Amino acid sequence: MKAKNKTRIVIGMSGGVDSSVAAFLLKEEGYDVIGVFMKNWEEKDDEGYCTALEDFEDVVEVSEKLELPYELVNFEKEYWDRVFTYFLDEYKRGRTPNPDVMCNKEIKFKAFLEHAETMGADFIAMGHYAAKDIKDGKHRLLRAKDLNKDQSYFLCGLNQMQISKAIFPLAEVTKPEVREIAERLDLSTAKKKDSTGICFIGERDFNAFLDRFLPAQPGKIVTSAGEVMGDHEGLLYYTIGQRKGLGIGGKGSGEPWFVIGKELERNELIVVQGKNNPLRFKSALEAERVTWVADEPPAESFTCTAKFRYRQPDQGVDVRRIENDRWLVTFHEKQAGIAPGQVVAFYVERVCLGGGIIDFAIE
RNA sequence: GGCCCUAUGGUCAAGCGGUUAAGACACCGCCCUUUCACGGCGGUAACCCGGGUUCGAAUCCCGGUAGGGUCA
Repeated sequence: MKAKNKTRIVIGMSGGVDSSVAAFLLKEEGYDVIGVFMKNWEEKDDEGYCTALEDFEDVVEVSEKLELPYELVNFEKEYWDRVFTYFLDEYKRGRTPNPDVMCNKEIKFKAFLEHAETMGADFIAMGHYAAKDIKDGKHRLLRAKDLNKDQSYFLCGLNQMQISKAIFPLAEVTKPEVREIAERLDLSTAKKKDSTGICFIGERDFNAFLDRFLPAQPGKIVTSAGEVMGDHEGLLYYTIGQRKGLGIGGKGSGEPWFVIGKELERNELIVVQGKNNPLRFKSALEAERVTWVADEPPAESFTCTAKFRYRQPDQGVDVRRIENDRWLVTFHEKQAGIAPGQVVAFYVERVCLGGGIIDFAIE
């Protein structure tokens, strides 16, 4: 039963500290809170444990301690159809997708949101480190106060409707504070290690994981000058900017080697030597499927900052629309490691404006 | 075939009678991290073989083996 005058918030609980504490904070504020655990991936991890079940057990424990009703929903099909299929398709094209950005867009803030609404939710919440506010009638996505943990990058694909339905309980709380609160409450998740790896899938031997879904085509590793340096196991196992795993050592100047490109037709991995090798650095990129949190761009052309990967410092850029949702992003300083398929997120100070998918880098 | 070089960890490469036998790259581990990466820290790992010389040899000498160069 929903109390008439109480705002109902359905919170996605992963079984980690962050969402545990987020749920607590909402409860403290007097909301009508319901915890929902999403099971979106049916599989055991590399060691053979079904981590999803273990996580759910933590959700049960925490929910009971906080006296919250809880339930489990299953979006395996939605996850597979809307996230994992995209993920595999991108890899097939030789690109490096970011499944978690898609997951937020399609699962957490769509399938889950819709489900929550059938439960009578006024808002949904999650343990994301992000924030929001409303300015001039528009909902804005902001970086979390804890800039070290800020996850707004992963949310840059959300729109007005989605943000308007979201609440970020950890907006002004730092990670150390979250740990403290969890310990004070003696939550079972208090000392649980932060989860990494693809959301809902977890940490894996990534190449072995991909190998289960996509065929690998071994080929040559070649320098930008065409010199054969070695063999690769399959282009999809590598990403632009990568250094480790090439197995090339001791050659040339003795400096490390980096991936700067893929020659799909010839199945060649292009590498270059030296951290400061000019061939690593690009001056612009073209992004596709760009969306704006405000549902519309700030202008047809403007200056802001951007990130090309999670946790990389903001870079000054000039952004200009090419057509529809395709934008040209010109870097104030040349950038290395621009990988097609990865997400570019735009910011103005604390505000995350939106983002898109890197289609290609420009010399 | 003659002559001349070279021979150290996975690779490149210091060393030039007494060293815990550098370093780099690779590899492995840890940290970082809701993507893939980058990055930080640490670790494993070597004197081609056989004789000498010497108190003592990766270092000097001889032979062998292997690779490279060169000469009719």
